[in-house]
Amino acid sequence: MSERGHEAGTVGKALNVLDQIAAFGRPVKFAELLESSEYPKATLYRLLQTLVQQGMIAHDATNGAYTLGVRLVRLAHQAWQTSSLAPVARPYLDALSLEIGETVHLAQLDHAQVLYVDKRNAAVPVEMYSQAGKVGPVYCTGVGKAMLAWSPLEAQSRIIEQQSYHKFTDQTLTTRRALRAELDAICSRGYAFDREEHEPGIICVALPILAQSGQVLGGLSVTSTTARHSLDSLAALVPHIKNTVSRIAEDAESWRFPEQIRERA
Amino acid sequence: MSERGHEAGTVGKALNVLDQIAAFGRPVKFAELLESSEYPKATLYRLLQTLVQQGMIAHDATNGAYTLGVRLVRLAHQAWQTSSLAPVARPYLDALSLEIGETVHLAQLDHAQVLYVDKRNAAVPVEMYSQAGKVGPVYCTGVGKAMLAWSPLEAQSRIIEQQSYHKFTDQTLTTRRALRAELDAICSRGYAFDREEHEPGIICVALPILAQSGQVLGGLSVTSTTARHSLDSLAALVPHIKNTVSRIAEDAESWRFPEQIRERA
DNA sequence: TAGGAAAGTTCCAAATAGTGAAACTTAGTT
DNA sequence: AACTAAGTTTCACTATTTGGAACTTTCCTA
Repeated sequence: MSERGHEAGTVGKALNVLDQIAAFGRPVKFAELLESSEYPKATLYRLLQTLVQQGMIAHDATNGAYTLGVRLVRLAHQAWQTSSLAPVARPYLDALSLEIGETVHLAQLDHAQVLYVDKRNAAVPVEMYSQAGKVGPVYCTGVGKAMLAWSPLEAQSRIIEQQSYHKFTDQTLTTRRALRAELDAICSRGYAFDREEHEPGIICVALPILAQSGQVLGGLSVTSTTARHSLDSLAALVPHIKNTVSRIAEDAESWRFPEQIRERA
Repeated sequence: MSERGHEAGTVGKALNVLDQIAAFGRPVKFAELLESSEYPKATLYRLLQTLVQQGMIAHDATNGAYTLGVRLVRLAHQAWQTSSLAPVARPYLDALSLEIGETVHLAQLDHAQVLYVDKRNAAVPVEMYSQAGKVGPVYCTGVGKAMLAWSPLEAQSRIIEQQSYHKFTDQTLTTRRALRAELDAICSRGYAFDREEHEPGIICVALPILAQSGQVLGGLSVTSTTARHSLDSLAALVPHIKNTVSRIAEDAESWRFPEQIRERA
């Protein structure tokens, strides 16, 4: 059934096991993993041993449960700092959030999903699904649609195919056709809305973060509630957001290689 | 020089390469990695290929640079949620930070280092691991010393041996002997201070988070400046912190296995 | 508390995946 | 065009991984 990770290689298998443990979202015993694993007992056992030895997972001796290890948290901190827009965008997010006073999200595309890499809460916070490191759907979030709309056609088609089109709310777009039309509209408008498509009462306006070359680096959204804003009043913020977005893009490009590093042996 | 990761195994090697890329903290080219790598060209090349294929690192085609990938960020979010105290401690940190109005740190031991897993700033609350994920020294931080003081003797000795004892400030303890004496004092006092040992002007008071069994789960500290607090005025907060700490410990233990999961095939 | 079943661990010959020196291709100089 | 360095592929050799089965431990049940 599962089509992912069918490539051979010990490393791939070990990482699959990591994913599997992550998917449980709680400490798991060997037997539970074995049941949902495609690997035979001895193999799984050795993979787990290796991962424990490497510090990628921890094994609680008292109850025999495996959990993701701290080495992962450390690695990810570096990943977040190095390969995400977050560090570059941070001051701009701070400023935008302060001026607008609504929740601001910074996201990037991860395969066919939206990965939130940073967030600023509204002055009056609303409890909602999203945190840095979390993933969300592309087809019914503002940032997702904004990033998708400006993606190269090939990638766009692939991602459109891969969506699940679950109907979260009355407003959720649930067909590829509808999504394609929406993307066209977004392109000509220049920005994307989320019209309560993911959560009732939650709306947002989103813009892509584009490199000079046109490459999609990420997306930025301002989220609010129908109680506080209309789509029009969110649209009024677009010039402001556009300004932020282009400054982030500018910085991101120049920060790629901080200095030319040259050395000779 | 580097003593870590000398165990054989492809998985170990691949993870070493990951660490190596992480250590650069910026996009790295193949040649740079090769130079600082213990593996031959072809081997390193294949390891990188595997990691790229697995989504653990990304390879920018235009400049040939490798960066840590987004799969890592996703995995780490799960790690943070599952295996750290952060999710359990969150409401308590919020409350404590609000009442005390000073910076609060939640930390755990990662080998011989302090890993910060959550933080509340005095003024601006930060959502997630923009700050969490950082590491710090054990021998000159409040949380580090607090956790070390209540660690099993064997682990304690090992960690004491592994410290670097860099003299950050005039107050830094720079000998194992001095650290051992300090740990004794902390044990009998019941909590640890940081007397400007890491940064001038920065002081803190820290308590360990202990399970029923006595096992060290983590540490909690309240940090301030010499301008705003004396050690005595920080010590006055101890009862408050102690209360928070024991409630976190309680919750952490009962949250280990939320429910008994039973199923038969 | 003995008996039994399930969970977890170890073994080892066969199979496979990993290794790395060297050859090769491509990109960047002079 | 000729040269040089960076990056990629090849392939015979080798070490690691594999997984069925046997073993040990743990935990339940009667």
